[in-house]
This record gives sequence, C-alpha cells and structure tokens, in this order.
Amino acid sequence: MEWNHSLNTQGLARGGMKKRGVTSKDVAKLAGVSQSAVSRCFSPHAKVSEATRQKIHKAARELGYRPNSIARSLITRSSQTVAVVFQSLENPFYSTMLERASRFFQEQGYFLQLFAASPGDSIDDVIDGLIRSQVEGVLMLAITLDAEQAAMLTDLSIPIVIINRTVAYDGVSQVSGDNFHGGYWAAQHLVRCGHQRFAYLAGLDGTSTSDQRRDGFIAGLADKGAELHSQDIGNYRYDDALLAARRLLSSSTPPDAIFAANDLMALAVMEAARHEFHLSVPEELAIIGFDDVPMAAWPSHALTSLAQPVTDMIARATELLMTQIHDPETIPQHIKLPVVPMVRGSTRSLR
Amino acid sequence: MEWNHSLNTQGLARGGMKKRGVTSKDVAKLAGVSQSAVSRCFSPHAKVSEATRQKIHKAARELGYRPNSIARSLITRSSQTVAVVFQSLENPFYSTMLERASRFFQEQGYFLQLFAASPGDSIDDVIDGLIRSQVEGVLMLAITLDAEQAAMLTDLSIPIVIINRTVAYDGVSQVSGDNFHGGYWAAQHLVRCGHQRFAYLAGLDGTSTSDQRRDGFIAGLADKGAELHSQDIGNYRYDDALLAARRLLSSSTPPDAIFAANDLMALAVMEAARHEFHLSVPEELAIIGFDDVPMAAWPSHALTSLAQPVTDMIARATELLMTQIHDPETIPQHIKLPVVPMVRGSTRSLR
DNA sequence: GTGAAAGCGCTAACAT
DNA sequence: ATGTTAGCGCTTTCAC
Repeated sequence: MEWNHSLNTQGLARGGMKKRGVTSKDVAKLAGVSQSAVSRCFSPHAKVSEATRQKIHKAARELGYRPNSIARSLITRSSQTVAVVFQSLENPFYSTMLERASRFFQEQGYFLQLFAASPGDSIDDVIDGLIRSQVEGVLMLAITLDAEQAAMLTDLSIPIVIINRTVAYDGVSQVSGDNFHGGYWAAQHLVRCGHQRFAYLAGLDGTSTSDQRRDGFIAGLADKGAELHSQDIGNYRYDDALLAARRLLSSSTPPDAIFAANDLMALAVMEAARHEFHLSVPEELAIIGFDDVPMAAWPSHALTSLAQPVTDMIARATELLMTQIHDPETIPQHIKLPVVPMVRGSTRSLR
Repeated sequence: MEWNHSLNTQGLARGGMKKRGVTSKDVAKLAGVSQSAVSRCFSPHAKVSEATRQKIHKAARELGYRPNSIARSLITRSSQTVAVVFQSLENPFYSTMLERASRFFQEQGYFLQLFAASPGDSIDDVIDGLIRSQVEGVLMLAITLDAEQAAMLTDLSIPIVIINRTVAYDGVSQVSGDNFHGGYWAAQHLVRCGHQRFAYLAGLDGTSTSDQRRDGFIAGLADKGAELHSQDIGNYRYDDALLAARRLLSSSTPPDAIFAANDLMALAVMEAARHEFHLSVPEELAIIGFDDVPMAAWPSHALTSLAQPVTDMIARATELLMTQIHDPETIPQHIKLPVVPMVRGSTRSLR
C-alpha cells in the first residue's frame, strides 16, 4: 500500500503524472472492510448491512471511487456495450436514428460504441473490432452483411439488427420500410397526375432499399401501362444526386417526373431543376422522395415523399436488439413497416 | 480443458447456446506453444520466430481467435477508447463532426464511445460513465463543463477537448470559431446594407457561442451607431426558432434584419418569413446565419452565413486530443479559428 | 452478512 | 526466442 500512499501524497497534487485510479481495494482499506464487501455494495442486489453500506459509501465518496467497468466486464463476460455501425450521417434520417439509439441504450445502462463503415472498404475490419471489443449486440444503420459475415457474429451469439436494409438469409433481425410499395405508390401517383416520362434516381448501387424502390416503381408504372423513361444514380448523396439531376435534365427529352430513392437526392433534383434548369415544380417536373426528413416539409421544398416511420423503426430495432441480448433464444425478426405517402407541392394535384 | 472440448463438439454446432469465445489459451494448446507466445504474436512488436508465428496464426485462424480487448485493457490500463459527448445531432454541423471524428479515431486504432447529454439533465451521469468505462480522452461536441466537472476527468489524466464552446478556466482544450467577430461582421454588414431594425435570435440560453455572437452583434451595431431592436431565443433548434420567428415577425414594428445564432434557426426564420408572413428576402427581411451548413448554400435558401471551418475544427480537435492522450504533459490549448462571411442572397447587396 | 480465495483473458517482467 | 509466473480490478462461490 506504500504505492497508494505515494499516490495520495504527491500523485494527486502534481499534475500531468499518469496515476492509477482508485480501486475497490483502496475503498475497502479505508472503510475497514474486505474488498468483496465493496464489490457487493456496488452491485445491484447488494447483500450488505446498512451499517457497512454507509461506511463503504462514505469511503468511496471520499476517494472518488468508481467501479472499473472493464474489470467488471472481464469477470462477468458482459461488456454492457452495444455497437452501432453506420455508413454516413449526411442523411438526417440516420443521424436522428443514431441520436435516438444513443439515448435509448444509455437509459438501459448500456454503452454505445460507434463504428464507421468506409464506403469502399470491406466491413471485415469493423466486424473484427466488434468481436474484439466484445459488444453484446450490433445495430447496423443501412449496412448489409453477407451470410458469412453475419455468422461470425451470430456464432458468438452477438445479435444483429439491420435497419433499412434487407438480407436474404435468416439469423439476423431487420427493420425496414415497405420499399416496394413505396415505389409502387410513387409510380401510380405520378401517372395519375398525368406525367409521361418517369425517371428513377437510384441510391447506392446494389442496396436492397434502392433496388426494391426501383422495382416497386417499375411495377407501379407497368400496372398503369407506363414504363421507365430513364434512370441515374446518386449514391444517396446530395452532391452525387446533383450531378445525376443535371445529366437527366440535360437530355433532349428530359423526364417530367423523377422519383428519387431518398429525400436528400430529391431535394438536389429540386434545386437543380428550379435554379439551374428553371423548371417549375411540379408543373414541368414532378419530384417524389423517400424518408420524409424534416426538411421535406419545409414550405420552400414541399417535397412529396414516402414517410418512413423513423421513430417507430428505431424503437422497434433497439427494443428488438435488447430483447435478443437478454434472451439469446429470441427468434430474429424481419419487420417491414408501412410507409406513408406525404403529398405536398412537388407533385401536381390529381386532375 | 474438458470444458473446451464440450464447446467444440457441441457448442459450435448448436445454435442459441451462450458460449465463451476462443481464448489465447485455446490457440496455444492447438499450436503447441505457451499462452504468452500467442499473446506476443498479436502484439505490435512481436518477438517471435517465423516458425512459431506461422503455427500460431494457423491455429488462430482455425479457431477464429480474436484477442479480447477487454482483458488487454485491464492489464495495460488503457482502454483504447475515446468518448464523444453530444447534446443533439439535429444540426448537420455536429453530425458531420461526429462522422469525421469516428473515422479519425478508428484509423488511429481507437474505439469511440458515444454519450448523449440530455438537455435538461446534469452531465454528471455522463462523467460517471466516462470514468467507469476508462476512456482515454473526451471530445465534447458543444458541451460545457464547469471547472469542478472538468477536474474530475483531468485529475484522472483524461484529456478533454471542447468543440464550439468556451470555458473560462484552463486545463481543458477548446476549439471554436471566432464568435464575437462573426457577430460583429453580421451587424456591420446589415447596417451597411441599409437595414434599420436588427434582431438577434439566440441559441441556447447561457451558451458561450450564443452569448459571444450576440455580444459581437451588439458591438458591431454600436460601432455604427445602431442598436438591437429585439431578440428572441430558438435553442439552436429548427422548431423552436420557427416559434421565435413568428413572435418576432408578429410585432407591430417587426425587425427588418435578423441574425440567428445558427443556420438551422436562420432557415426557420426564412421559411416563416417567406411562407407565413409573405415577406420578400432580403428586400423586406434580411437574414444571416452561422455555421454555413451545406443547406445554406442551396440556391433556394442562399443564406448569408458565417462559415465555421468544420473540417479544420474537427481535425484540430481530434489531433489535439490524440496528442494529449499520447503525451499527458501536453499543455491544453485554446484554439480560436476565424469564421468566414459567405455573402449570399438572404442579404441585400451593398448600395 | 462478511471475508478469503479463485479466477476472467490478457500482458509483461523474469528466467531459461 | 520461448515458457513461467504474477498480476490488472473486479465478481462470485464458498465457508463461517
């Protein structure tokens, strides 16, 4: 204990020196109890007498003791940590979800580790990090895994919930909007409004959301005897969508209706159409987005969009993850939530 | 080892059962070496012969071994984790910073733990979490600490970098824009454009950014012989700013120029002015924001704003934090970066 | 109710 | 270069 003595006499006084924190042993010594008594005292179901509880808390407060959760994790084999993996936070749809998830897990007494999946890179490095840090569950924000990657985690009984992407195998939970019907509605609505040349602005190539929305859009057109006039890709990003919009609208026979795979891109189309091509929206160009981010409702944009129930989605996803963490027998679920058309000024009124 | 035997014969085969992960001991046994050899093999400066390295890696790959970083953290007393604490991610200014920070720390081999500071609540709970989880550094996104709270962390030699808030004491680093001069410029610009009634839309009450921008604004007005006509508060949030804008513009003598403490609020003012009060911007109402988020530059908004160098800010902050983590002797710095006026259509042209 | 003792999975001396 | 040993700070039997 001489070591701790030196800590208290000079370690705290001088700045800059790397010192170890207060341990349960220090508290035990000051309180005159055993180290295990201190440990019990900081456990939820403390079997300690009121008298010792007092002594220990007093000593703990004096020393500024906080249980080291790393040591706790090692012995209990539970990190009390969940991971959130994301691609990009440019879309407020995802930053909102992250914020909600963060608050939710924090309330549940869990820590949240954040992992960024770089667009180009493989996600294997992220998976490695997830396993090394022993997270107890993973929330994937618009991240796809193949079956093998998912198995790496689920084999270690680390549950996964994927938001806004669908995968073809079981074993992971997923929560997403009804992309197909969203696309379908967009097509039917545009046809009903009397448009002729329908373009699709895709999100990220090969993502389930983008593909399903496109498939629904094409099916919706087909059922009205119409077909896709043109398409381009905007990677779900504003800047890329701006470039795509310019390409689409520069055509000698440009589309008169564009369905974009998310609002961010739809708004880029709107900016380009109005301010670069001087088209009136919706008379000369109708635009529909997806997500219904708050900006879509701003009167300047008045973007018709398919609202994804973001509050519901993140709540279902986080609760599902917690359930699976607490009971590993829980069957992973595939939840598909309805999307709701929000008709605004970026599409013509019917008739 | 009988335990591990049962693990391998049935644990992996059956699903749903909670099993422990592969440890360095398992790998050692399979490779026919000591456990410490395995440990060395996964350390940066491995002093192992090529032969054993091969054997170990082969065994590790076979078993799917990954070092348990919790155990490593316990012995090395370093969690390889930094924390980011935020209030809200509604403003893309912060979600962008978070994304950048996440990628930066990940590249440096650090984990990132995310903590949400609830608006009303004290952040003592967050501080408790930071200490318990033994983070090695803390990035505060627009979070203020008082001296005592900061000392809790710095006494444990956990460096803190505060972004976009300033505090009056030393011991923590801070990176922010030059709020005062930003406000000063806004005032001078509005006066030069010929406006008469100047309103300030404050951010969150008592935050350094909001106060400094207001003080600069008032000083800028005063130097032109003008003064503040009215002010209101929007809590840095879109919705609250919308309400504030309605209050300001409903006055019998409404302002003809509003300086908002951030772009999100400025855009709310713009929406209300144009679409609810049918005012032309900038002829009847000039608007200036702060931050220069991407949306500000969209032609529909063309918001004059004071650009904060977000890329620079987050880079300086993260690098500073890493420096302080690696060398505890590093003196905390207070960095104030210049803000750059971006003149756009929401203010009249001069003369 | 309380303490002694045995680890959790790893790293880091210290021998060899 | 490799193995042996002693912990990191905590939780959790197990006696008492």
